[in-house]
Order: sequence, then structure tokens, then C-alpha cells
Amino acid sequence: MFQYEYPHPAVTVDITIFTIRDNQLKLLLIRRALDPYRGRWALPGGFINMDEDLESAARRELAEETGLSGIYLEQLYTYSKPDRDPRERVITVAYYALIPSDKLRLYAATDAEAVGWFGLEELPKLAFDHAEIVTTAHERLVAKLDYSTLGFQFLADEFTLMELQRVYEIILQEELDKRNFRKWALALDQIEETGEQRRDGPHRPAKLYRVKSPGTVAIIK
Amino acid sequence: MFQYEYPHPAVTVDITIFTIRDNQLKLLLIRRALDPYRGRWALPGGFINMDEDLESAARRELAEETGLSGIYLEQLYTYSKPDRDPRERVITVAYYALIPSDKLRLYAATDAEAVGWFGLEELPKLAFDHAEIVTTAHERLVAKLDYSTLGFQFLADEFTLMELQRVYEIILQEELDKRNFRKWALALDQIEETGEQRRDGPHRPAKLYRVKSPGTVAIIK
DNA sequence: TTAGTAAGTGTTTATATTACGCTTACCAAA
DNA sequence: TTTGGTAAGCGTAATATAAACACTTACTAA
Repeated sequence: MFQYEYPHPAVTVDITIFTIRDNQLKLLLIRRALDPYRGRWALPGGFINMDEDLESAARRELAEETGLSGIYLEQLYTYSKPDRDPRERVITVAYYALIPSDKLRLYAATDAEAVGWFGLEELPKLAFDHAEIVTTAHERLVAKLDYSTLGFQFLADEFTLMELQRVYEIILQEELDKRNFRKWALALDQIEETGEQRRDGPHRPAKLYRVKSPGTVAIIK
Repeated sequence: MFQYEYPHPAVTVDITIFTIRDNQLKLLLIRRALDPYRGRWALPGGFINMDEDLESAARRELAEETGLSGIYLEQLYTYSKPDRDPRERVITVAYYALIPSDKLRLYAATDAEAVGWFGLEELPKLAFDHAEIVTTAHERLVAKLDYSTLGFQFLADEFTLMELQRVYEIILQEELDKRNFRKWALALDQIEETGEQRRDGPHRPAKLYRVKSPGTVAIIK
């Protein structure tokens, strides 16, 4: 038992994990095995430990669900409506993470009976205020694509310019001009040729690129 | 006494309150009357109540320090290093607020023995991790000036274009071209003439403007 | 009437963004 | 070995946006 002179809220982290799969922007949901909202789909997350900061807690949860570390992760917003959890006062700090398409493999964690990737247009009804969190995370992702190199985080270490363009087209939901896109991407001075090529079908092979400083997201413009 | 099965952190809000005064961007600090960091300057803030959400708590603190309500307030970031407060585990949700220069009058709150406005170049040593919070708040303010109408929040209900330009010059720390600035400001379609003028010194009177939707901050571009 | 002050106003130039089609390298089937 | 199909790769002209730049106007005070 833990006692305090004044009441304290519980604090959780919840993570909106995005990836690109099947030419769609998808996010990871778990089906809750426990009350409240048992059986309902929800964002992965959980209570923080007293000796870890919030980002560590988010990375711990991320690793539990996906087995991945070293993933791009950013704090999104803190949600605090007094009645957002029926059990007790719970404040949640939301994060969002971006996973390269080639890295995704899922682990079922103990507090979830199922786990799955959902397109944004086909989301089930979510537990708590998670639908609101997802909307905010999506807005942030779309906005930040414009003025940062966030989009590169969806790609493997080596990628073609066409793969990069597809990431942008899928997230922005619009077709982009090939020549303008390539001009723009190269002018950023954030990627470089590896010297290798990828042969992939009955056509000219594509040059492979890598980001110059992987892991870091640059603000552009 | 309040008991929990698992340990819970305390949760506070801290607010970086900006205003423009004496041709400088200033922020409000209080001198702490209580331990820890007694006598040290700090951001205004305090513990949340269990029946209010974080924004309400921030507005409550803001009103206690300044007597003002209806002020622009935005959540900034949540700070969570386990040892950031020597008393116990405290997570703080930082907000920032912008106060029109004409509205500022200060009230000394009970937990502060003094209160004052400080330019960013002349900040005293701050309690906790408040220096880091101030830096982030300042970066956000500068960044957001560029793609939103945040800057208008520093002005009274009626203002001249020169006053608006001064806000931008002070925050961006650079001189702006008068004609280009006015062209830009009017093209935003966010302000309108009141029809009134302000006579102020031995020169041509300036037209007064008002924002079309006060209180709302538009994203521009 | 004159001198001083800040408000108010357009045009030109430079830079950034958008629109747009053909050639190249490779594969597979005739 | 030639031919047809496929996606990769590449440059220029048109338009839109941003930057540079100086004089006139309305008022006050001496």
C-alpha cells in the first residue's frame, strides 16, 4: 500500500504506433483482455514505473508489443479529463511511434488477447478516449511530414526514391509529381546514394539511398 | 490520507507566461516561499485537483498569479525525470500563455513571496528543471509565430499595424520591412479596420485594427 | 509658416514552386 | 536476337511567392 497526504492520479502512457503496410497507413491496436473495456480495441500502453521517465515507459511498452527498440518516438499530448477512466483518476501521456515497414513483427503481450494493424478508415470502436488520441496523432503526423524528415522513419535503411515518394503519397493521400518530388527530396541534403541498385521487375533498376543521419528527424524549410 | 495499491506520482502544472513589455519579450516568475528551492525563482504552477483537468488547473494558477482569465493557453510538454523534484516523484505538465501587454497586473499568490517579469536574457537561476521548460516554450513561440496568428494574442483588442510589427520584431529579434509586413498581415485576412484612428505624437494618426475572430489562433500558409 | 515625426503606400527583382514528356535499362516472350 | 512492356531517371518553361527598395501624407510644435 502506498499512502499520500493528498490524492494522486495514476499516470499511464499510450502509444499510437504507425507503419505503412499494403499501401496504407496503419496503426497498431490491442484487444483488451481485462476490464475496463474488456474485449474492446485500444492503443497499447500501461502504467508508468516510479523509477522511469515517460519516454522510457513508452519504449518499454513499444518493445513489449512489437519487440522493437531504436524506433522513432515522440511525445504527443497529455490527456486528463477526470472521468476518462472509470476505475480511478488516470492521466495519460500519449506518444506516437513510426515503424519501418520491413521491421514489423508482433508479439502478443500479456494484457492483450489479440493485436492487429488497422487502416485509419477501418478503425473499430476504441476504448477510453483513444479515438481522440489517434486523431491528434494523425494530424501531427500529416503536419510534420511537411516541415520535417519524419517520413523517412517509415523506410528501411536503404530505399529507392520511389519508395520514399509512396510514403508521402500514402500519408498525404494525394499523387505527387515524380520529377518534382525527386528534386525536392535530393535538395533536402538529407539522403545520399549507397552506390547500390535494386533490380525489381522487368525494368530499369532503381538506385538505393540512405539517410545521412539515421534516427534524427530534421526540421526543413 | 490517500492509499493506492501501486505508487502514484504527484502531478503538477507549470506555466510559462509571456508578455511584451518595455520592447522586450518577458516572462513571469515567482520567488518560492517554501522548500524545496525556497527563495529561488520558478515558473508559477501547482498541484492539480482531482476533479479538474490539466487545462483548468493551468487556468486556475494563471488566474491566481495574474488575476486574468480568457487568456491564450496551450499545452507545451510533459516533464517526467524521476528525480526532478526532491520531495517525491512529480510529473509536471507544462503550459504556456500569452498576455496582451495592456492587461498585465500582478497578484502575489500565497506560495510566492515575490513575483516579477524577466527578459529572456536576464533570467535568474531557476528551480527544478524550469530552465529547460522555458527554453522549450520560447522555441515553440518562435516557431509558431511563423505559421499561425499566435502573435496577435500579445495585442489589445484594437491595435495599429506598427504595434503588430513590433511584436514580431521583438520575438523574432530582427527588423522587418514595413511595407512587406503590412502587405503580409493584411493578406492573412484575419484582421479588419475598426474605422477609428489613434493620434499619438506629432505625426499622422494610425488606423486601428481588430482581429476578426479574437481568441482563436489560425494556422496560416 | 516651417521643421520634425511616424503613418501610409507600389513596383521591380529574385527566389521558390508547379506543370509537363521523353529516354533509358532491364525482362520476357515471340 | 528482336520486340514490347515496365518503371527509373532526368530538365525546362511558366507561375506564384517573397524580398528589396523611397517618397508622400497628416499631424504637432515652435
